[in-house]
Amino acid sequence: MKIGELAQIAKCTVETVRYYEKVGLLPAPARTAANFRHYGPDHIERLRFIRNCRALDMSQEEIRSLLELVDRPAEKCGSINAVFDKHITHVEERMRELLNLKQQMTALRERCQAEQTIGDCGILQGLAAMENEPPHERHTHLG
Amino acid sequence: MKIGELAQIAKCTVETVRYYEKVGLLPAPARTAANFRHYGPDHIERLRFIRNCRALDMSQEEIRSLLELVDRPAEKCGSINAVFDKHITHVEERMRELLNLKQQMTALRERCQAEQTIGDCGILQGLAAMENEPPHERHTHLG
DNA sequence: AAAAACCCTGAAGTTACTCTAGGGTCAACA
DNA sequence: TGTTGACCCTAGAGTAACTTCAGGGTTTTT
Repeated sequence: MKIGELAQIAKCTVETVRYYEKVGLLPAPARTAANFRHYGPDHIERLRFIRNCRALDMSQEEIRSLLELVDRPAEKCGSINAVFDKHITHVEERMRELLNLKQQMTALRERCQAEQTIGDCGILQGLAAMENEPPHERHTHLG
Repeated sequence: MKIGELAQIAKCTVETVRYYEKVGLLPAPARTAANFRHYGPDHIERLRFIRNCRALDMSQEEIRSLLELVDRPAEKCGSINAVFDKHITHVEERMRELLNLKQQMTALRERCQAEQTIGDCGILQGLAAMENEPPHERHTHLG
């Protein structure tokens, strides 16, 4: 099959498929005489796997680790669990961060109920009064 | 004061300060004879405001909107509330997404309790079996 | 006077793609 | 047989919000 069909099956764009090839997540396929990429069932499986990992917000790094392991099916799967568990804690951490932000913002929001002038707006005053904090260094790739 | 001192007060790096100047969030300050940036109290206030907004994960776009409003203090503050409320919904949306991911991953995780071989790992089988979904188009800038 | 600590610019690197420009190929229809 | 439209190709630039680097000047400390 050609790249357009593959992309349709994996529900992504052809640009994304070519991108995965460029960064080495998807092996380069054979080419037709006209230099068109020609894919088989293995490519479908691999691309679907990648897209599913991305749907879970895994990073390229994480996916690369998993793919390396997929290619060695005889070994013990503890390392798979490790990658997976780490990613789950990434997600949990980010959820905690966002909850914290939401609480701060809700508190700020309560400082401006009435229609005041911008100079008197409780939100802006609150934003100006907050203590600066050093940027929270992220150990997760989740934004 | 020079850029290093300003950065220290706002708890960010000098590179970040220069970056904000380049993208127009922070006005360009006067220069000394030796071409060093020279900042006053207004710059401190503005930079602290920007960093506080960033600490709440606001985008440059959002901050730019707020700063424009700050510069017109006589107007009504409804537009401030609008920017703020929209950002709160961004955060709430992203929290819902992450909760959804976490549930999917927890379900997958339960499929591999024992130490099996990679070929038999329930997580990998689950990842391969998931249906591909079109990329979730994001209306939030939160990763 | 020399070394350490600070400042400057401009450009490239980061993630995971997306988009553009400027072409080549192929199937169908007139 | 010609041409239209849908598909394919590469290389390179653009996105957000910075960070890092190369290569150089200034100020402060020893």
